[in-house]
Amino acid sequence: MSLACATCPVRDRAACAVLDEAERDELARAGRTRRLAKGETLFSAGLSDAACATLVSGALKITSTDSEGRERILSLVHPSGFVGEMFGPYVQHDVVALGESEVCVFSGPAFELAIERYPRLGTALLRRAQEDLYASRELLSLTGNASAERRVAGAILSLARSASDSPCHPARRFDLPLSRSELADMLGLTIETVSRTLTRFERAGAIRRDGKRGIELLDPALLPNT
Amino acid sequence: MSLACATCPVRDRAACAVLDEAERDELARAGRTRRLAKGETLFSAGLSDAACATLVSGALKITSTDSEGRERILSLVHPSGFVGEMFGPYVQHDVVALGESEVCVFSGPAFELAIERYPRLGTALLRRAQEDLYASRELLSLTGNASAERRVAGAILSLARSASDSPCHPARRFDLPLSRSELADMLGLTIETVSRTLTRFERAGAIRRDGKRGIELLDPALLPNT
DNA sequence: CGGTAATTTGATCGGATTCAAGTTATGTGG
DNA sequence: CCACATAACTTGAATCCGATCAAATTACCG
Repeated sequence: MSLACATCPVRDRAACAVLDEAERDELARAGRTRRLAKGETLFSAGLSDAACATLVSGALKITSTDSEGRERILSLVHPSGFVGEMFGPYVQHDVVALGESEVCVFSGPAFELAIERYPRLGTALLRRAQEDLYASRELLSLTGNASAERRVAGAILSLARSASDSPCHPARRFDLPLSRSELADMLGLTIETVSRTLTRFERAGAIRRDGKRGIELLDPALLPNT
Repeated sequence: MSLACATCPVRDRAACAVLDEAERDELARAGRTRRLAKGETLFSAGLSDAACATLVSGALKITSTDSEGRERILSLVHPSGFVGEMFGPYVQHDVVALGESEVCVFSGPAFELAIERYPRLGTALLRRAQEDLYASRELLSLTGNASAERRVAGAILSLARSASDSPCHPARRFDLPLSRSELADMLGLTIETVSRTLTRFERAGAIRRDGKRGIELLDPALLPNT
């Protein structure tokens, strides 16, 4: 199936936005769209055929599994985000859909070729890689030595920002893309601690829970500052 | 001072290794070497003039400071490593020398120009950025939910690998580039816990401490597996 | 050789985990 | 559409690991 770039909702935010129309169409011929169900795996650690993808809609998690089988969430991917370990012999991390998602997939070699042909694309990817690095480091400082309350508060605010259309202001009401278990895996906590912390935030009047996934930010100032 | 690439010890491992001699000399004219004393700052968070550098010798740490003034080490940089936040309005993290170090510094705009002129350089940097991302995520999984013993063991093994000439096998005897306090800041632990953990490893016969910084790996198998 | 900073060691405390029920969603087949 | 089954989440009590507070010891530098 060829890509429908013309109607792509992330057309002017994704990496391919740096290309002009002709270049983009050329690249589009090398890619294909794929729809992922909740929990479906896009890339598996250990595979040797490199591939990469742009997230069109939905959300992804990048995870690793430690020796005891505990999953660790290393990063979340939001629409227009790019995933793919193009260099290196094999894939190191799993990439899994958090909810129903749509991605635009390319084979590693095909994309490398595109980078060679369109250096701007390489630069855009470099910029993105640096941003991913900052995000990873932000999560690192969040989970490093902060209390459970700070970690959960940080995650809520970060997710509220991602859920918002405007990049700066957090959404007042949004749905967590993650289950409690996934939140815990991301923050280095247990399910129970996450749950108790949310309860405390709600009792303090900082948030209101709405069903399992819904969060309303009543008074973000009551959350412990990151 | 112009660069002495001809005698540079990381000449064929650093990012500039992808350039041919003429290109490298051209790039060299835009850079300058700088010697850093232990504890000296290369880049400060908050500055708005982007710059970047290749580490020639010594070691650097990339740190952030949280609201309470606690320092968090986000990454270590070893010789041939590249540091620099070229995109984005200002620098987000501090870069500080762990010991006496030598770097090869470029202004942000000058290096961006070089990337434009030599696309291979951009690709090399992209590859490096991805590796940095993996390193950051590795630290993330190490500090996420692992016990103090696993964290310290992981750090020792990682540092032993960095200290070794051969990339795969760890050095049997090496000096920690970090103080106890810095180790603690990197692992999300306290000085006391790091110290106690090292004592336990030594009593178990896994390592031998030699002075403040020296570590000899007697039996790595006795260390908890990452 | 003394002085200072870094590290180690000890005792106590607290927050997060663990184990164990309970409760609320979610979805399925009757 | 409802009853039921199952999974997800919440709540409670006990435990434990690492933090904190405090002091002793060691390494290092002039």
